[in-house]
Amino acid sequence: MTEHKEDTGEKKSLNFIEAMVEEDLRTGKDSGRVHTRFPPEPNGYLHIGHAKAICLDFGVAAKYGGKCNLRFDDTNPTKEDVEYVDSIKADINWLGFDWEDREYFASDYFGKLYDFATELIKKDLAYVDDQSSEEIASQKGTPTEAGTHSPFRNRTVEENLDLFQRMNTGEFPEGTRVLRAKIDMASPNMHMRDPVIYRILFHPHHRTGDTWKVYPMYDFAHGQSDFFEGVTHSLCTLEFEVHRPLYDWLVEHLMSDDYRPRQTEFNRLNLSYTVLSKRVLLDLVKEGHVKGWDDPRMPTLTGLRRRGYTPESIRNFNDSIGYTKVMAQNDVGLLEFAVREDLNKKAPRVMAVLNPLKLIITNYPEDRTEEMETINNPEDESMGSRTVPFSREIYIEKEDFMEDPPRKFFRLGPGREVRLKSAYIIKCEDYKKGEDGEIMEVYCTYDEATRSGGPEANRKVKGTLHWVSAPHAIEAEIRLYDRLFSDPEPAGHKDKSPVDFLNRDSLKVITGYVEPSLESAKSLDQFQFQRLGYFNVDPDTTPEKLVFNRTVTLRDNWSKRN
RNA sequence: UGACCCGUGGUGUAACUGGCAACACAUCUGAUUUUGGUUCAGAAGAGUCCAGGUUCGAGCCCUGGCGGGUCAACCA
Repeated sequence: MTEHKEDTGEKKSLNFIEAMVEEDLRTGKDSGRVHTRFPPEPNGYLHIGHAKAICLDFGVAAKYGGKCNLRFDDTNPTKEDVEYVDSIKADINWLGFDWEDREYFASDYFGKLYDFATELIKKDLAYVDDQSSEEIASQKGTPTEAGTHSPFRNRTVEENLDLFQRMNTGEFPEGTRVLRAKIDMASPNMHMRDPVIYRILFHPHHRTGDTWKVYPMYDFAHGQSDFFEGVTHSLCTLEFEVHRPLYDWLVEHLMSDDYRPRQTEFNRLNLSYTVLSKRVLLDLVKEGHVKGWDDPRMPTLTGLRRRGYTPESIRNFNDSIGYTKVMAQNDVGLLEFAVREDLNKKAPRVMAVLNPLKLIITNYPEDRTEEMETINNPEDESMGSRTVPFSREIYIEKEDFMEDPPRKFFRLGPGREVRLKSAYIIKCEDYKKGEDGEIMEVYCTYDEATRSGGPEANRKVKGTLHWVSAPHAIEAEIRLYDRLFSDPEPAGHKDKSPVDFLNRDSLKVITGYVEPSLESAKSLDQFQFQRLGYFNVDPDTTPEKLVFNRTVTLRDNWSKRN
């Protein structure tokens, strides 16, 4: 029962949430309905950690023929803004999920929630407390010591009703009164010690304006919202585990029928070399360590998109790390693997030289240009082919030539032969050195018979180099990104801030040469620069200047060994 | 010195009602390759936190430890 057959015929085991859903389905819970929700607070940008939740919420619904709502958890007007609801929607769509017409806001339920709070008061299960937050906190006790009762705990129902109503008219200043659920100040669960469920806030709400002066707390809004929407499986991260008794308590005391939404917690995403705390991310932006929320080094979805990550790669990544209750440390390497795997199938191959070294083919006519046919993607024949111009003077990578190469260097060196991708085999005859010892130019001869498709095209040489014709090349700005942090766990140090572990070399901007076919490349188009990595066109690109971002390098067994 | 959750190769996951610990990434070979990419073949790597118990048999069940995490916001 906890295994099923995929379309491929391969067995894939279920995660504990899927197993639970299948069990619910089997026992006929909620008449076989599966309904989830993704409940972001519109107070910031979505990041890869949210993507994990999105994939689960929408994924489980889709897998079992259910529905997933998008619900903005907007119960704190001081932190929220429409700007964020728009970006959140765009990011979810980009990831490939659709909530159809089920777009909800917790603020849609303010009226109902207020009525429920009134009900609670009438049942003598809630009271208005006139104390400050400090006083309330001091009475809360500690995890090992019971709390003490508020002096206002035994107000009459009438007085509570009157006060709560007046709290909402703006009669009392912020912070002077709250509504608390009357549960158990001695509960071992701190969340059950008469939790605050309503507070006074004068800040206008991004949707309800200043209709309300009291706003429900998360705990008072979430379970009820789930209930109103018919959510069956309310999936959230592990730190809400201790909230579950309160979630259940509220639902139990307020709802009349049999249906109950059920909260289940799974592990949050932790990624090595990255930070997913909203606060730290905000600091990175504010302190200028990155250029904005969409900086390609950011783990935000907007940043990852700009970096060249595909929605498929992010979904596959999430699929591969799974959902459990274990505090996990995921390796960014797995995310990088996921993009490479996806882009390998999709990205057209092109040639670009990032660190140019001029190479002159001395026996090639000066006035000659040939159009060399080359395949766009060896992984996908349907992507066809194109031509690249070849001429006497080309650029190769500086790293592809060595004056005194080591034994297993399959590239160019004095007297060595190498193939130029889609062109000729050339032989290095000479080279010019600058005063500082740097190689300035390399001189080669070519063998006409070895032209791709020619009579000796199949002659084997040790290496194949990418290149770009010097007179035809287009200059482009290339932004080489690396991990933002140099420490595997930047947020894991007690006395140090993640900022202390910023990788100084997380961005290197260089000017490179790309093949002329790239002239028409559009913003966010993705390519494989052969032998270098995957790159995409940055939105900063203008008709005058192409800008590329390096998404990720290719897997590289050579430099790893050296 | 509380409540709750968790503990399987380097990392992440798997192992149906107990039955030879599997997969992916990473690592290392070798083959193929006009990308030192891809692909293919293979290797190494844990005996499941510890100690007891139940059982013919325990990663799965029980007990007790140990270790990690969460919780004391008028945040979500």
